[in-house]
Amino acid sequence: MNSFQPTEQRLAVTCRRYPAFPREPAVLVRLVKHIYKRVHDDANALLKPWGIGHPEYNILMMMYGTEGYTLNPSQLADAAGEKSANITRLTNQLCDKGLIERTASDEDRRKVTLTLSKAGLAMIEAFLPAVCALLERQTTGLKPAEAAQLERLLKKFLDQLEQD
Amino acid sequence: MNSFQPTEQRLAVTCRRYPAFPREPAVLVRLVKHIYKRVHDDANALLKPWGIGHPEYNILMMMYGTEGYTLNPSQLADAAGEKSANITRLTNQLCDKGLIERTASDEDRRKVTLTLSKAGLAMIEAFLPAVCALLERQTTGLKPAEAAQLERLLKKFLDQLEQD
DNA sequence: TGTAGATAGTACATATGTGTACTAAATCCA
DNA sequence: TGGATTTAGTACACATATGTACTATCTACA
Repeated sequence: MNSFQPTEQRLAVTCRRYPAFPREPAVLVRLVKHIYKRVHDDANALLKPWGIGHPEYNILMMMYGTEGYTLNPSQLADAAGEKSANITRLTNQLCDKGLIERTASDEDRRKVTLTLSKAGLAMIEAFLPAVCALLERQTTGLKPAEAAQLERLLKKFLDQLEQD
Repeated sequence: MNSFQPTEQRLAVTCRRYPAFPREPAVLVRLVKHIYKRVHDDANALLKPWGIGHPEYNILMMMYGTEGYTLNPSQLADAAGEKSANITRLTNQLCDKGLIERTASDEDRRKVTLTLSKAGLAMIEAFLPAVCALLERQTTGLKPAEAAQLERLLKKFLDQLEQD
């Protein structure tokens, strides 16, 4: 018995009341929402001791995963899946905390360059062990083949969502 | 080429820099986030003409999927996957719009009873055709067997997240 | 050149989400 | 009984997310 039961139960009733209602897509969408919230909460709890939240973590990790630890706000928005208005605020916070640095670009003066600072890198390396442990733990229920299959299906799902 | 590329690319670099970083769980978590955001945005856009947002829609649909169109705030929090503090605000909005009604419960006077109003039911039946069309469209990329498999794997994933 | 349009980033208002602390009522049990 | 504990709901402060409008700069091309 899991937390999805009450939701699934109500989708079933909805289908009875409104037969054209497509159960499968609705279930998938709801499951994704439940999983996302749970993952988000877990990450927030784990990161609390470092004084950052999940969105800030995402930004830091996208910079860590970039050659030269440097990218600009719009690339960051794409990579982290945040809207650009959001990036301004989040990167401001990270600047205030001294974890990244913001400089104006020379070649194109509209652009801004964001770079992971020494302190940012140090923090990442400090929390990564705990993050890795959490990620492992979250997927121990899935066999490797299942995880790969899930990845494949989620990508297919996302591709479809991005048609048109 | 899809919107996930920039993210996946950076996870690959992360694995190179920090070999203990578990790629598969990280990819799954990020995919879920991307999909959730996209679904959320689509729903908001579709619902705009009715003057409600995705979270309000979720609440209305959970009530629609309940026998008697009635439940109380904590059941609603479970079903809709919102924290209870949130339910208060959302149901207030829906009350203000006349879509649901709030009454005190008799048997247990701590409880509150929320019921879908006639206007709420009418609105649901007005937007359901468009919602069904959207849901169908979002999953046309998946064959029925794939969708079922995806459902199964997502449930397994969620179950694991809820261990401990 | 120089002017129209596109692009990068941000500021600000507003919407949405969450933690904490509180009130009132029910339940437990000595 | 009656006091301690639990539960339901909410209020409020704060955190996070987004739409819109704006500035500055770059690009295209007449």
